[in-house]
Amino acid sequence: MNQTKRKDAKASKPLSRIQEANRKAILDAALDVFATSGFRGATIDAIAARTGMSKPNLLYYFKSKQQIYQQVLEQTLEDWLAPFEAIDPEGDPVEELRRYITAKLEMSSKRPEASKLFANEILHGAPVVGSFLETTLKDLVTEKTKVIRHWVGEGKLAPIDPYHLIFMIWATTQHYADFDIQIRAVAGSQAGRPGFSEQAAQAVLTIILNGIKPR
Amino acid sequence: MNQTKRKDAKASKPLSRIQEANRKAILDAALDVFATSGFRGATIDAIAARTGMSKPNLLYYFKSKQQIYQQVLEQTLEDWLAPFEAIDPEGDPVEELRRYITAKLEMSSKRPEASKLFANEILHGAPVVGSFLETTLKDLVTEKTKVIRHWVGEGKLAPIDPYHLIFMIWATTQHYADFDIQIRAVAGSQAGRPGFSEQAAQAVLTIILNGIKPR
DNA sequence: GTCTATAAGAGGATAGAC
DNA sequence: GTCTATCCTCTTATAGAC
Repeated sequence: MNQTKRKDAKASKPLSRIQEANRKAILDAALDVFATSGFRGATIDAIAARTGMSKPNLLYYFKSKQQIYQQVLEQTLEDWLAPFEAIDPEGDPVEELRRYITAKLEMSSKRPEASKLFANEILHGAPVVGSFLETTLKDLVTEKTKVIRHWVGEGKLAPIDPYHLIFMIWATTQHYADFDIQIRAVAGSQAGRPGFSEQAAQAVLTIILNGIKPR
Repeated sequence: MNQTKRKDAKASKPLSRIQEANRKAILDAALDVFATSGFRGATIDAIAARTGMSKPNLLYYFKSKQQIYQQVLEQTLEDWLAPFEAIDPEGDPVEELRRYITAKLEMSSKRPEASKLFANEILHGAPVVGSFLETTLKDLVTEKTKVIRHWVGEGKLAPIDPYHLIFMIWATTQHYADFDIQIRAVAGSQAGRPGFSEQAAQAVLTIILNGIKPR
């Protein structure tokens, strides 16, 4: 992840504690605003208001709206991929995938804004993360497809295409964050109940894991 | 779908053939632009340019950007739900679901803009279709959950929650349209090949249908 | 560091000629 | 019906006082 000039340049810019706190507050607020409004829909005013700062003061910390957006995205991507990277080729296939799906569902439930931010970026043509997708992510996915293919070869999984399995997991898990409005509208009372997330996890795991068990 | 004043008011506004053609051209162009740029990101200029019209001329046909957006969405929703409504309670469960999933994947492949437009609308809080989701769609989904539950009761499907099965189908099928950029970036050469859509359909059907078969 | 004021520009919408 | 010109609002970004 390209983080050319953040807190590294200690020599030229020793950021104070308040400065770091302010930057973080801005990025947190920006995540929410960008997630629900998209890049164009978001305004610096809205982000500033959410942090209690004035608009020019916010631009004292980040030189442009674009820059805030990029940094929020970068920050988010790292967390986002961690559980995917953690899939262990040596582990039990079904158990590894169960762990991965569970982790992603938990992220969708606890930080839906992160998922929405990412969805927005891709939906609009991935102007910022496009090259990241074509390099880092592509390599990572290629690696994991090999792992899955190996599992299939050993007879530990049904013969499914690794790419589509991965896409399916991404789709289902992120859907609960990205389309939460629709889910709440449609499932109504059900979606409000406390155990709903767990119920979702149960259902997704049941279907996918049953679907890929060798028979 | 609320279509209070479209081509119904024949008495006050008998639209000519060219008028209808122009309106349609505008709505087609608008679908593309709104889908890739979102409501805020889209400009009347961009839509006008795509139709070869001038901005004011476009506003002769529709009185505001908002109005164009609403009509594009309404128009899209009808097509979007047709295959869902068509799920037949009397049919064979697995066969009905196979037909539905296949139809949705085909729509994602042939008209990804429609899916993206809808995704955008939901992602941003469903400002226009919110009430539609809470009424018409909710009722429709409730009806279909009963059908699925009935199938489960008869032992024709594994005991899965109907809501989550429906969400899963929506998620996976629409993912191929909404995230096509990511899919192409990650799957690279694979995604370019002619049989890719069919391969995707095969994989999705295999996993979901295996996942819900009674055992 | 944080504010008020304002420049600069994009984009939605209208007026009015043709 | 379609165009050119224009108005006006919203938003990004900067200048400069405190």
